[in-house]
Amino acid sequence: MVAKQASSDPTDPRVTRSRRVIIEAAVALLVEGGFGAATVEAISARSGVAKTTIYRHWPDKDAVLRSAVESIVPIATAPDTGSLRGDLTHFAEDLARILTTPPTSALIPGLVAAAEHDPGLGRLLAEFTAGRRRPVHDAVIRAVNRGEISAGSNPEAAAELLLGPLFYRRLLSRMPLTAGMIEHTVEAVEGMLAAK
Amino acid sequence: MVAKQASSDPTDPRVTRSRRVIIEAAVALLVEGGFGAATVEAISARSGVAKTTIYRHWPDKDAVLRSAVESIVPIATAPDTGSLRGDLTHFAEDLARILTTPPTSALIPGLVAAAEHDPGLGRLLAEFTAGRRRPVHDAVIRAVNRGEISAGSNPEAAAELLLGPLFYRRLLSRMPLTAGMIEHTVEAVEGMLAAK
DNA sequence: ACGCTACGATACGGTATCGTAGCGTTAGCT
DNA sequence: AGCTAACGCTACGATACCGTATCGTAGCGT
Repeated sequence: MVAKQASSDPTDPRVTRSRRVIIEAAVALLVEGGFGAATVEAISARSGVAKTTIYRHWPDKDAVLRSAVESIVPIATAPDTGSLRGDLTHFAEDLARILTTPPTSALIPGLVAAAEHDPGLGRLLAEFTAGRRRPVHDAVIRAVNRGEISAGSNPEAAAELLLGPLFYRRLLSRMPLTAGMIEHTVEAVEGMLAAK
Repeated sequence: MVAKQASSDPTDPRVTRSRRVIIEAAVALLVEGGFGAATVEAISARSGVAKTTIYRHWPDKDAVLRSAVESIVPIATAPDTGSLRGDLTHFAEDLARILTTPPTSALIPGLVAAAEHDPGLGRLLAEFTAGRRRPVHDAVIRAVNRGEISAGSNPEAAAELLLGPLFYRRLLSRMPLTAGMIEHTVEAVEGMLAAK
């Protein structure tokens, strides 16, 4: 029930502009200094929008940050390359790029920690990770249907085996995500699926 | 050069007791509420030690938190079970237990995020992860020496393939670390090593 | 028993941040 | 052109911390 009112038309360009620059500033601050640096006053200073106006559009600081995080959740691309290896390599490279390119790259560690105590951010993280696993899942199903691998394959295990090491490098060991490392990981996943 | 002074004997039981209860309180707060909840005043209230005394033993808050984190870094156990599968399973189960048991379990997400902007904690995290990879590395070397797998095996890749999915479950997908999942992962690592 | 040292309690000064109020100004809409 | 809603500015009140100073007390070792 979208009640359309005569005078409060929700397309006032001032409103859309304010929201946009506020979120842009919040994302930039999150990227540069993490959740600790993204204060309302810093967002105000950076965006040029008065603090008062920020509170006119969001009830509190956390709501602003949730909007900022939502605004940059990347969508997984999922082309059917025709082969299992091609599909897996594509997803791995896609994820590697996301994990090493701002803004997502810089936001992941803070998001993982914040999700621990904030249910709203926890849901966002869950959506993000599920969205990353599904294409791998689908690629395995396609490979089964093509007869490339046996029907007993475990798509979920394949997704974990492929994505886990990539996240591990970004979050834990902090080593670079090289093309060779991606290739090795893809081969290992293929091997696991073929062994079934 | 341990200069032993006559009067300032470093074994005053009051000192050791204060340091102990302060760190215990800091760890408890970190576990329950993350880095944001571990304030000096909260540590003081929880431990019953005056804030003044905390600053008598550490120069600032971050130093206290670093000590707290250091105090609970678990040491990897590394028995030689005689077979590659046995070794890998042992490490995976060991890590799974650490990732699901406080205090380490609750601290990992915050540590990952804090390490991003704090070099000191970054070093601690690097030590922790390196300490986790090394036993896997060694197990692969032993298997090569036994002739169980070929000499061309890549120990680093094996470690990432084994540890990555476990951390992935704890930090990203938040699914339980089951025995079956561990078994699948170990088998996949074995398969990767055997394929070489 | 006595001196030294650690400790506790309290009170600060300083800073940062959140969220709100009041009021004048600007810009979109009709 | 004029009305209205959005905005900017400034100033707050309220907390929450950090880190320090002061001074009296209590426990440890000799």
